[in-house]
Amino acid sequence: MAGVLAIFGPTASGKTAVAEAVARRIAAELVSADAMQVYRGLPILTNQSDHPARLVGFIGLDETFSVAEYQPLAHAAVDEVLAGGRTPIVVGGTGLYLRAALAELELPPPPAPGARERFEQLYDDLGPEGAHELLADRDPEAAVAVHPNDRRRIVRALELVETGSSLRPGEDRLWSPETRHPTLVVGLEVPPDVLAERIERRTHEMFERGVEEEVRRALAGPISPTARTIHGLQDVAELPREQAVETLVTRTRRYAAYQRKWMRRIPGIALVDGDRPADEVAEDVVGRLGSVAPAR
RNA sequence: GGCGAGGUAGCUCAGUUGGUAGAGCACACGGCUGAAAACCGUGGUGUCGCCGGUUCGAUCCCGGCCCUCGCCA
Repeated sequence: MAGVLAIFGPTASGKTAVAEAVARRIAAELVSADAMQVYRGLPILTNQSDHPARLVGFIGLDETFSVAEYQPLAHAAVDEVLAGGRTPIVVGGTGLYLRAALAELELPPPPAPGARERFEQLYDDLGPEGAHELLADRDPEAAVAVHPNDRRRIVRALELVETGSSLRPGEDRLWSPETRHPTLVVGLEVPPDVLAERIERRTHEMFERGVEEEVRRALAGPISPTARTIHGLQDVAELPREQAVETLVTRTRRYAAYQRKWMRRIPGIALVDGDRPADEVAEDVVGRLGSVAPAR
């Protein structure tokens, strides 16, 4: 079939291992859907695999990045793999990026130069309620969808009004089952306690593999606001080792819970038992691949 | 053994001049459309160390005991 395989799951659920095992069975290439693995310079901290995958480690830590930039790159990568007669395996834990890779999200335009700063200032001057009222006046639909305290989205919504767009476009493709190609989306389910144990082990391994040195080198240069949110970047640099491990484990466990939420909501996702050897899961997935109907 | 400080939510701690208690973090649930490992919303989950006394009523006051930390022996 000329389709796409997508593998989603919480961090440490074994997504990458399964994807690699599938790639050993069929002609395939991996395309990453991970907002942090796009960065070069922190392979240990961001859990990058040695296995080649597209859209991994290709931008500097000083650069900002976003879904809007990711989407066309992901589409191009998927289409290229398909054109080469192979199956693209879109694998990653960033739900928004996964949907962007598979579907045609209508991502609104960027803010006009200076607009962000201007509206952030306005938000701070008017206060949450005042800013929300202003938005309600200019774009009632958007105002209904955004809470006054959500500074980031109020500001964004006000920017969009000014460019003649809206935070609430008519079509909701994020949560629709629509995809650009016939796609099998697989979600790896792993019991929380098993996941917690793996996260703990993996975090300790990061330190054995030298994250501290990696982070030190990374922080020697400029870090963009988006790269700055990589889990553990500050912790590893500032905290004593034992405490850094502890907070990083907690953060990662929290993130896994958040991804579990996403997993339940991704349209058309087929949940499979991920608490098995990667090869076994891969067999399962390859079996399902044969019988994919165009997802529409 | 003596002196001092302390035992309140999973953790760190606040508090009640006596009317059964609340912050941060954690946790749970929900939202999200150029930042998504981000951002926002909702929820208190508790033998207030144990036993007894005083009191209409004790987590708070009194007595005893247990435990932790520090200092002195």
